Amino acid sequence: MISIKDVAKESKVSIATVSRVFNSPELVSPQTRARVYSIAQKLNYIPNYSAKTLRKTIVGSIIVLIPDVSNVFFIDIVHGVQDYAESRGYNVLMGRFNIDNFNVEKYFHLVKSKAADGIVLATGHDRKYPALSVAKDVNISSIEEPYMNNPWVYIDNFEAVKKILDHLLSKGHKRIGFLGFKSERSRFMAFKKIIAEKDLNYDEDIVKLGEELAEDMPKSARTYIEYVIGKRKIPDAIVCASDVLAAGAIKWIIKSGLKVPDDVAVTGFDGVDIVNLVTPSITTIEQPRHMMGMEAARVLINKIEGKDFEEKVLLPTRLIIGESS
Amino acid sequence: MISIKDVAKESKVSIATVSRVFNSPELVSPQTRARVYSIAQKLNYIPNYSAKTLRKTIVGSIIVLIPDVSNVFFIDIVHGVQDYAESRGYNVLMGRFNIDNFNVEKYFHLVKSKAADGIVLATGHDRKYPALSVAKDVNISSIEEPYMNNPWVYIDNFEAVKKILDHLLSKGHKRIGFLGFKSERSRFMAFKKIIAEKDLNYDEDIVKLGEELAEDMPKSARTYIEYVIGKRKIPDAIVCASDVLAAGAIKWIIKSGLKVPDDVAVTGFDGVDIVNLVTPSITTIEQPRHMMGMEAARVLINKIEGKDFEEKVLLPTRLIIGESS
DNA sequence: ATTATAAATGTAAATGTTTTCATTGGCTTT
DNA sequence: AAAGCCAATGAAAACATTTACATTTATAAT
Repeated sequence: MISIKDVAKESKVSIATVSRVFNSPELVSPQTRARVYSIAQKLNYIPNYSAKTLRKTIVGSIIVLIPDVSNVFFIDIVHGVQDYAESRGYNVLMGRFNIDNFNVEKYFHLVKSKAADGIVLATGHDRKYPALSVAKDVNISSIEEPYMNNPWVYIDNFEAVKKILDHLLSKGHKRIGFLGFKSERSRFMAFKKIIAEKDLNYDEDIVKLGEELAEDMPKSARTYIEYVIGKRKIPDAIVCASDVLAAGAIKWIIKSGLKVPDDVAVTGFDGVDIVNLVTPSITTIEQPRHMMGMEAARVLINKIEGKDFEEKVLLPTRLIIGESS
Repeated sequence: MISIKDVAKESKVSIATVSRVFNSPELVSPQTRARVYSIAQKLNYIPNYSAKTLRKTIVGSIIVLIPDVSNVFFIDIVHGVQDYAESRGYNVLMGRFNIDNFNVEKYFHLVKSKAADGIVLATGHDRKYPALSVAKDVNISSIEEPYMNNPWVYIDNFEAVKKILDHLLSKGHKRIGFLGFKSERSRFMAFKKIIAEKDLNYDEDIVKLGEELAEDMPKSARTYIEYVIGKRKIPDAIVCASDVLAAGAIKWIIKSGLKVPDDVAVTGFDGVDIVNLVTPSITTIEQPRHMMGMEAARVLINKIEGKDFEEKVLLPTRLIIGESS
């Protein structure tokens, strides 16, 4: 391993000067700068990361934590985090946590051991995660929900659901059902509230808020569809809390001989690729996932570097009208 | 920041003893061990990662690189890498590279600067990436294709395509088309070879190997379908090189009034979630993505730790028959 | 009781940087 | 020519560990 010492010796300067050549070149004369630089090049010198971070207070890397479900939604967020972090000179470590256990202590320890400077917690669910004592003194930002007084990035679920319902109402739909998981409760609450405000009648039978199993999405959709058809309580539109759920619903509606959107309209939520791969394509709310990641990284790094603290960042959503409504 | 010194002082032992309590507890007497341990606990002592890795030769983290397309395929690989790496005590950093540029130097530098011990290159494409001089002396393992004499993990594309074709032939299909991207050339070669072996006639018009744009999948599928229908050269089965492409093909076949699988059967490749979300569900080849990640991590870590070197690891695939054939 | 052996602990070097403070030498100002 | 200043560089401390080697203490063997 070739170190700063070797470069110093070969260049006939002190190690301090070599260090300066790389970190504050303006402090060293153009001649020595050039000489040291070319010798470093020649020797293939690469500064040791550990030694560097041992000396400095900021390490230069952050962790992004995503739920352990294989969902493109979170990749785009990770990409956003990476793109922004890199622009500020940070590396990104990606970690996963079990959505039920919230087994994140390990990552908090990494920050405490100064292997990283902070954490972006990409929850993407309206869930109150337990406050952990180990999270004290750890720089954190989160997506969708706040975590322990840390800055967060979110979208306005109420407004988004309102966009969907306004769209459906404008198409003349009257009996509107809802299909979602507990983890998407805020979208459900928005749905209920708006239905009440609009004086539409709310029918328990066509509203389902399932359990927490993301794996079960297609099956949940199937259960729901079979239930409402069995009870002959078919809604004329179904608001789904995610695109995957909407895709599942569409699949089972078609299987049972009904037509989408003629018999039943269906809407999704998220705006992932799948909306254009199924037939009919899905009307959905596009979430700015990449930007969510960027912004979460931004508020986190600002916090790490002691810059202007932002409590929360609201990002816009967009209604995309597909063939399913 | 509370360091090993503080624990040593409070415990009235030397820092060496404290270090031993954590790294080789058998070397210290049970009494001191217990005392030091509880004091460390009380003081909330967490060993500094940089100092630790500065002293040791192995850092304890690896990098997994995936192409910058938002594709669940790679997430599962990353998960596999993480699961295995964690079992061996390694952290996992995730990085992305542009599939055309192959802009990975940055990550190789991270390894050279000892911020990580090695790299899993999750290419997932049959592509020869350029040999980089900076990759010398960097521990690497790759998925799908070998990279510069490093160990790699792969599936048998020929055998997989053969499974698909045998299945289609057993269903009586005769005019079989192919739809894929250049990056899936080995599947295409397998297709051609098997078609020749089986004495089926090969029709240029129903075979398309598109350009390198992953984004364009649905559009490519559309172009293909419209072309063969326009030419009245409709195949009775289409082998697609990925599930996403298959989903796109199905969508456009249905749009043009034909039925899947009655008029045209369609098969995919990969076995991602989408195969069960579209109608009809897609017949596909399941790749053991999680295991691919695990194995790639295993051969890499073995190499890092100087254990038994394996040149390559072949993993099995499985034909999953859906409704599309 | 003496010696040998093993177990437990301590001392200090080594890891590769950054950075504070000190020194040198050239240049300007009087 | 003396004094002051600034630019360029160096010496050494500091960062927090691990570990080779040395020392002390306890235990067993003679």
